[in-house]
Formats: sequence, structure tokens, C-alpha cells
Amino acid sequence: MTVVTRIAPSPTGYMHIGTARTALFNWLFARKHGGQFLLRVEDTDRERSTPEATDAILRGMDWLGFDYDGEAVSQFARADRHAEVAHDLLAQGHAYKCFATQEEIAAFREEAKAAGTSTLYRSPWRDADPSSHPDAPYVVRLKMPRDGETVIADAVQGDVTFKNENLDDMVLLRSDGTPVYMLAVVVDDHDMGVTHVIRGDDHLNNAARQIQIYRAMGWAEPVYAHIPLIHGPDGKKLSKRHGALGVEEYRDMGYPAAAMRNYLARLGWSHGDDEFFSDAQAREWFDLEGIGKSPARFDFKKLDNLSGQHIAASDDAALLHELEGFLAATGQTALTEAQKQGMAKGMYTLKERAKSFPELIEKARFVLSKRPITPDEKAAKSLDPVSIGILNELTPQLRNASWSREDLEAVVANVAAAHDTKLGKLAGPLRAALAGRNVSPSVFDMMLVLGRDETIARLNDVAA
RNA sequence: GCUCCGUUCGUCUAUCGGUUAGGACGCCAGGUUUUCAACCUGGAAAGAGGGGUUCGAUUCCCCUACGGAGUACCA
Repeated sequence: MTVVTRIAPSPTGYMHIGTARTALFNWLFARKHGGQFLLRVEDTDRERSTPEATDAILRGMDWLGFDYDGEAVSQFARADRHAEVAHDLLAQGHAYKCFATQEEIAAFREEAKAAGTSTLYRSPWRDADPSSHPDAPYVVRLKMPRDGETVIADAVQGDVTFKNENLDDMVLLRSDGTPVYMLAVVVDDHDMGVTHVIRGDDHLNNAARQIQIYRAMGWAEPVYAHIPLIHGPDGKKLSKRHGALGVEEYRDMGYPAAAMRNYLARLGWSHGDDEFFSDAQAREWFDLEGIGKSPARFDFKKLDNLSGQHIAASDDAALLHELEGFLAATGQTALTEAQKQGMAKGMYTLKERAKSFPELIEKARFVLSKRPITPDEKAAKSLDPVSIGILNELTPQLRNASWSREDLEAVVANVAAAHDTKLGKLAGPLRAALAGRNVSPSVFDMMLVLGRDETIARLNDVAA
């Protein structure tokens, strides 16, 4: 059997970080098994669904590299098919027309609540004779089993048992004839051939109800895997107050997509003690058994760490390319050809010290800036007359250096020794001259990346 | 209220009856060092509580507490 998974987000806002993780799990699982990973946009809520939100989802999927098979399916567009199934169910006697009005039901619930009894609505129309049907609007309800129990053999949660007496005759078709989500998911999943439903555990309760549709229709049931939700840093439900809910916000903060995938995978899933891994490894290792049952909290510190590791491990050219993508996505000015060349040259050392793209840019300031470099306040202090004097001695020696790291180190060490001082004393002023600040990559790396002419020019700039 | 799920260091997690309860992030101390980062060494840090089952429970069962989800003609 070929594995088919899907991600089915509702386009009612940005793409939630939890949705991204669910997508990741589905994607990993499908790709691991050489199956298909599908995208279905659950846009049946016409009030809340927007095309902008759909675009945000598509962009999020694209940024995270979750390539889905085929076209994105619009659930709303399949409403006729959903209704068709409802009518099938009606014809087969698995569903019935319920003429109770919303007011009636609401009143019942209120009473039940007040009386402390079950609010589960039992429609009197379930077994009514069709001849007694009034000529009035009706909803179509599924006839749930009332005895026994329904067991969901969940791949993550284990066997979850529900007493059928607690299941309500859920609405399939609204009184205006439009299908309801519960019906739509099942019909779509069936029609799309979905074999594994991996989704948030907020749907676990729904599974017991949805599975009845599969049974009534005689369809093959999917394997369910309900994964725990992601919580905010305080353990509460992830909410707006924690900020950064949308995946695009993470992109805008400058985390590489690979780091995001790694972090998200590690949140709720484990493969022994492996923490830092590649997509290929994740694909090879991923399994439903490794998914934990308890909700995880989002931890930026760990994301930062992982992000730093991914940046350091990246291929220089690929990293530069992704950096450019970051600049474009966040509306920042693109790099000039010269800046790109400088970055490419210095990437080997820059990537060792950044946890995100903004940090990478900050560390790369020396190569991105043009002469003359204006030192900031702290750097300016390093450029006192004595230091400048030493720098002036260094410059001519640099002119003749072979420009290998060893040679540069030797030259600087010599000058330092001549002044009975250590390299540490010289590094400050050098840094100030070359980068305009006290924090920068290694002075030798900067000289190497800048090249002889630029280095000497910058030293001359501060000489006066 | 009812139904369902969950609960190991601060955080993410390993453990699938027998371990000095392991790793990672973060934190603390020390080292290295040319600033930052990185790196090295060491350290503090956990089985929610109570009952069982068992020769033996973090692990299996029950209760309680806490957290979460669902309970719509929303998705």
C-alpha cells in the first residue's frame, strides 16, 4: 500500500507554527515511505477564509521546503461531492433528516446545562416515519451507533475508547444544504486516498465521530496519528501573546528553513539522543513511534542553538543564496555584486559565528561596508595616537607580506614584539581600522577576506 | 458539567520492569583566546501526589491534583 498523507490547514490567518510541524511530520512520513504528501485547504468556512491566508500557507510551505504532490485542493470546491455522500448516507438509511430548529436545540442545551444533565442532543426525527416529515428546512444527521464502543487505534495515543452512547448524531448537511467540516474531511480524505491521518490531537475526539462515516460508507479506514499540540513558553496554549505564531515570522527573524525543520522535528519527536540532523537523516529516521504523547513548549534558546549549527554546517554558496532570500523576503536592500563576492569569500568564517541571518549580516559588516570606515564610539577609543603610530609601522610591512594567514600572523606578531606588547594590544586598533568596531571576526580573517589593497587602504584611512 | 488525552532536570527529550535515571539547550564554575561567537573541562538540576500489581517500578493498573482538547447547522 502506498502511503498518502496530507496537511489540511484552514486559511483563516497566518500559517500557524503548529500547522507547520504537522505538515513536517506528514511530509517526512510520506517521503520516507516513498508515498504522496498532499495539501488540502479547508476553506469551507466562508466567513473566515481568505485568499490572503491561503497565500500565506502556500508561502509557508514553500519556505519550509514542504513540496506537496499535485495541486492544492480546495475543500469548498468539493461541496457538491460532500453533499452527494450525505445523500447516499440518507438513501442507505445511515443518516436522517432532522427538522429540529436551532432554537429548539439551543433551548434544550440550556435546560440540560441548568439541570446538570447531558447536553447531548437526541433528535426525535432519528426514527420518525418519513410520512410525518413537515415541509420545512432540515439538516441531515448521521445515525451514530448507540451501543457498544468505538476504539480508535491511534498510532501515537494507543487505543482510545469511546462509549458510543456519548456520540451525538452529528450534522452532515446544514439546513441550507451545505456540508459541514466533519463530513468534508472524511469524504476528501477518502477520495484523495489518504492512508495516514497525522494531525493535532485536538481532533482526537472528532476521530471517533468521523470514523462512523467511513464505516457507514464501507470505506477503508485510515491510520490515525494524533500528535500533541505545541504550547507557549509558559506551558499555556500557544497564543498571540507569545508572539511569533506564524511561520513567516520565523523566516523574518532570520532562521534558516533547515534549522526550523530540525527544531520542529525535535519538538515532540525523537530518535534516541539525536539533536542535530539533516533532512536526509530525518527522512530516514522518522516514524510514528517516535512521536511523544505530551505537548511541548517552544524554546527559542534551543532554536537559536540549532540554527547556529545549521548555519555553520551550511555550504557557503547555498547559505549566501538563502541569505539573499531572507533579504528579499524581509524587504531589505539586495546585496551588490561586490558585497556578494565579499560575503562569498568570507563566508567560511562568518558562518561560524552567527545564529541567524541578521547576526550573519552584523558579523559581515566589515565586508559589507565601504571605505572610509567610520569607527563607532568604542572603536574610536582604540584608535589613540600611540596605537595609530604602531599601525603606521605595520602598514609598510603588510605591503610586503605574502598574505597567507601564517605570514600575516608573523608580521603582526613582530610589530607587537617590537613594541614589547602582545597581539591582544594590536588587535583592538586593527579591528577598529578594518571593521570600525570592537566586535568582529578575527583580524587575520578580515585581512584575508578584504585583501591586501583594501586592508592597507583602510589602515591608511585611520593613519591621519 | 460530561467525554477524551497528557504529566521524567527550568526547557526539549532517552528509558519500552532491574540504569549511579542518559543526552541536548539554557544556567553556574574553570580553561583556551585577538573582541564576539565557537571550543574544552567540570557542576547544579527530574520521575506531580497517593494507593496497588510485582522479588523489583519512572516503566503496568487505580484514585487525586494539575494541564490540554472536544463537547456547534466553526474548522
